[in-house]
Amino acid sequence: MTPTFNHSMDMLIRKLDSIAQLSDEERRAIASLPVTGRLLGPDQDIVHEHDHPSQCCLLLDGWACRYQILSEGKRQIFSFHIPGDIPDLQSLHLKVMDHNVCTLTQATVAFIPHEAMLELTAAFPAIAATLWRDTLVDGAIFRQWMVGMGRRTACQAVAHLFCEMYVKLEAVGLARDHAYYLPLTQSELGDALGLSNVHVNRVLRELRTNEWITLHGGKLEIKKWRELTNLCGFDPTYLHLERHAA
Amino acid sequence: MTPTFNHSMDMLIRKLDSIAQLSDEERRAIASLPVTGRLLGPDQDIVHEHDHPSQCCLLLDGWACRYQILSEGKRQIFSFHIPGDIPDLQSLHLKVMDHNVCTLTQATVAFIPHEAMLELTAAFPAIAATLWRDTLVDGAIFRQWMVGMGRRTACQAVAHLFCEMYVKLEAVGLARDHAYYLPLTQSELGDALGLSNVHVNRVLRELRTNEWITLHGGKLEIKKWRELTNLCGFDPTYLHLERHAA
DNA sequence: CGGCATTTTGAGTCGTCTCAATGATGGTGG
DNA sequence: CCACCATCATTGAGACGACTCAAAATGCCG
Repeated sequence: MTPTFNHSMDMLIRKLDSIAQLSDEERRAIASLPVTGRLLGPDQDIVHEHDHPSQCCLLLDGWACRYQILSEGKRQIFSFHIPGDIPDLQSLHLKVMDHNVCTLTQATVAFIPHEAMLELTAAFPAIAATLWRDTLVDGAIFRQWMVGMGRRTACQAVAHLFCEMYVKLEAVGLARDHAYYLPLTQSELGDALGLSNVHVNRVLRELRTNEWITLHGGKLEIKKWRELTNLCGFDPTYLHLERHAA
Repeated sequence: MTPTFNHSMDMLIRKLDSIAQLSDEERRAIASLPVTGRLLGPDQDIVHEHDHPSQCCLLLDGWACRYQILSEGKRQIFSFHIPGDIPDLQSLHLKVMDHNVCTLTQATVAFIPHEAMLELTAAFPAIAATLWRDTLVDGAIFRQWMVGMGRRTACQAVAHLFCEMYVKLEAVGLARDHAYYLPLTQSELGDALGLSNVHVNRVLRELRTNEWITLHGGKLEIKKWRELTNLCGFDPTYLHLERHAA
């Protein structure tokens, strides 16, 4: 509720702007949502499987992910989230969590009561449609990850993920010049792509020796965007971005 | 618009009933949607990638799937659909198709104009929420398929799919006693699970020799439900079904 | 009955995995 | 300030799961 956090709803507005058109009135309504902010350390669970959340969490700063642990102890990561995302928006209409949400880095999150979200969507059908749309894009991204795990080589899958994250970050103004900070360990990449950490390491070496990318100290640079997108068949249509003048 | 097709909106109502509670008024509103029915042969595309659809397609009879073809000619199937499903419901809010929808068997589909759907959702927020919810369950299923491809053995992945389809069919009254008609070729199963048709064949043999299942002439019987769900870690929570008395 | 799609089997290969050890890196406390 | 520890990245070796290619068997529909 502090000015800091209300100001930070800008991040959400910027995100929604990237996938749909908002009116000034709608922006104001979003900006005045009651939020509770919190600073979290890395690797902290925000929502657990089997929970019945009564609020959504808006990521303001840092990275988060959704995941599930299998009985054999294996982990599958379903998605990576960046500022502006609401990783558990689905909990607005699905009562039980079927997976976990956790931070990957230190992160600032704003919690928004479901009640407030429901009032907002009832009062502004266009916002409801935009949020619905956001969950649909979410699904589209899942489908592309399925392609990666099912039908792409390990190298293509990694490359595709790197392209996807760049486009997502660039859309909310958090990356440019085909470079960004990628705060993921090789194990996390592996758990997202269905690979072992060892194999991710070898794939990264390949991407580096071919000089498609550089990656050190968490900073990823895509040196040959066109070649890389070509290699992995990256087509950003599925992200359904709509460019609006900022 | 024929009585036949309006009567067939029962299928949609039954489906929505399986994931949420509807009032009588809402049921009537759904039943009076203007629809155009069509009988299609097997393996016919209903919607194409890059299309800008102006209607949704409700599956009344038969099976359908969503898929994408990669540049190298490989195919990834994203989902299987059964009567009551609206495979391209997302086109209501995402203008461009990022994948294809096609029939797997002979099928009856009803086309509903987006305009009518949007009027319905505007007039009945509860229906809007239910449809939104349906697309969220869709996403939850994608996530489980990701687990299958990323972190389950081939055998577990096949078993998990068989359990999932049983629960979905059972929920709309199209299967019982752990048996159903599965109109899929081994190649189609493979393209859905990220496996080769040859390997699917070997996995099926394993499932058969262990007497978990029988499968001949398209009829699948799960002989040991408990053992099979145990083998693949099947937990139907992610389908978010709500049992309502029929 | 023929013809075509599908299933089944075999054999050999390749991608990715696991286990294990070694190098870097970064943060912490004495 | 540095030694220490934990985490992460990197490399090697061997094993295994799944793939490809190819051929034979089966089933199905007209």
